[in-house]
Amino acid sequence: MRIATFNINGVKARIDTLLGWLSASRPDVALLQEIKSVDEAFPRGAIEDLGYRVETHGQKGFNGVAILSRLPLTDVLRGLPGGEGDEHARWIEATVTGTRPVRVAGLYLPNGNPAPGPKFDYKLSWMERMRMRAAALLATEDPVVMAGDYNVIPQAEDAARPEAWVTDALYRPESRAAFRRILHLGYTDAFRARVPGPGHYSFWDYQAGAWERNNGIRIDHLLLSPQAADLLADTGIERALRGQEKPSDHVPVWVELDA
DNA sequence: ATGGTGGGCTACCCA
Repeated sequence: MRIATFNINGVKARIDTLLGWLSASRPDVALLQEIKSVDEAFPRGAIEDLGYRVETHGQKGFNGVAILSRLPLTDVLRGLPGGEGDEHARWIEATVTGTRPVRVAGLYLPNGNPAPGPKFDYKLSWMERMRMRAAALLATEDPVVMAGDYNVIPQAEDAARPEAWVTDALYRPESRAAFRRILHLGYTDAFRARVPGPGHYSFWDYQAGAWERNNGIRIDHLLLSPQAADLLADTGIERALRGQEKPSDHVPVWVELDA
């Protein structure tokens, strides 16, 4: 079972890119972020025509997440638990069954800039809520994959120019510590577990020629529970998509599980 | 140090 995460930065603006990627790459499961669409306006028909089941958790104008799956999809949960009054559409879960069931969560973690400030406070409180949910998922002892745009640069080697990010909410010590607190529950950063060293990025800003200069950061992650990590067969970043026509500022990151 | 780009949407917000 191959599971990919892709922040598409607007499903309507990116529909040709999305359909082209799904057709060429054929992930079994695709977790999308920043669909920037309400559920009723999501272009599900064209995606279903490619053989995918579609579950969305959208809102008007920004945020929004979705799960696309060629495999049976059950027990969908929309919204990160524990957020009284939080209307942001940033979390969706479902169980995907290949040769065995895998609990999959797609997430769009708050950006948090400017920091400090209320947006940074929201990011950190959202991460604490995520930690609680991550602990509850671990307790099931099922294979769990939590994948998406984490808006966290875990280590200096995950940025081409780490010195440019020191005051940014994506790299501040509080954000990285909160990310580590989730990892330390028992999750594995799938890409980093298999590919050591610098130079591996999933996001390049549209501005200032970031792509042409390879001024990237690695902020799209797939975290695996121990039961999922035991099934990990391969991982990769589809960086070539960033150089294609009308790209998202993110590219897909994927894992192959023996499941 | 500043400004640079892009999506959603109609006055600016978000990244």
